[in-house]
Amino acid sequence: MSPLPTWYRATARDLPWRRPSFHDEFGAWGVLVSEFMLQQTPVTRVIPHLEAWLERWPTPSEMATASTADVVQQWANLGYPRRALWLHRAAVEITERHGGIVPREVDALLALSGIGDYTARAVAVFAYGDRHPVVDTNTRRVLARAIEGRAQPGPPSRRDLVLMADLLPDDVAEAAVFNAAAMELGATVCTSRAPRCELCPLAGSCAWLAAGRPDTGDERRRQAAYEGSDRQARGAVLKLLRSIDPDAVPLDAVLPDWPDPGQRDRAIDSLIADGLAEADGASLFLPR
DNA sequence: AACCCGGGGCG
DNA sequence: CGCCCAGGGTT
Repeated sequence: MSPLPTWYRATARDLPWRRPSFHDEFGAWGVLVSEFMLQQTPVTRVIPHLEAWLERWPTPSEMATASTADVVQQWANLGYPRRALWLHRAAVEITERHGGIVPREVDALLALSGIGDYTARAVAVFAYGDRHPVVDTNTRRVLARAIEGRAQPGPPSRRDLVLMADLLPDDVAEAAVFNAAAMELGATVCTSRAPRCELCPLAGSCAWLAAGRPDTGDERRRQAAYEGSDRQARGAVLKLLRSIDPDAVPLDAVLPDWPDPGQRDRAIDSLIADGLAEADGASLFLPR
């Protein structure tokens, strides 16, 4: 018996998607939207946007009727706005292929836009209560430390899923709690920078703690600098388009003072290629 | 496997 | 100012 579920029930944060009323009101669609927003955006930033989103589009079929401009506008500054397009596409796919009901099977979920190994299993487990390994960045770190005795996890791998599957309790409901508990532990106690091992329910069995918390030399892959990056340029263009929507901006008025005009033009082209912006020859705007 | 994709907040 | 964040798609 792992102490994790007991620890979780005693100390878990009160988050919107964990409340029974959230599931009563928004069901699996609410869980799906929350998981999209939580892909690389911290919990505290997601919460207010999630509630606004679900009040505007309480079901997949209602969201399917929205325009790209509406969706990108509502996504606001959550970051990685392609996720908003993918969520929109997923809503259309759910409406067309599944009668407006978020599918329950992992394979069907994986076939939707913007859903990968993590999100598919998170929906199957947290919305439908099924038994699958759910492995996010927090869980990978907990497994790396508690089981492998490493300071940081290696790159994401399908082997993480196998490892987690072997650890899951047999009982379906208990397995769901175990998944949530591993994530919660990594988010609040077994953190990347300054783990609080004195509070950890696994302190008695953790391989990394037993070894004296060694620096095992795992190099996390560093993200390229944001300042001066193409991502920053794309973000600036999109912020401008959101600010003038539903109007259009003359192309020569798009960030005229951007330090690197070539980079600015590449940003515009890539936004159009992604479907996040549209040009009619003289001006740029959010796709209607 | 490596790279790309936002934006903010914390140590 | 570097690091991290309930990842996924593309090549």
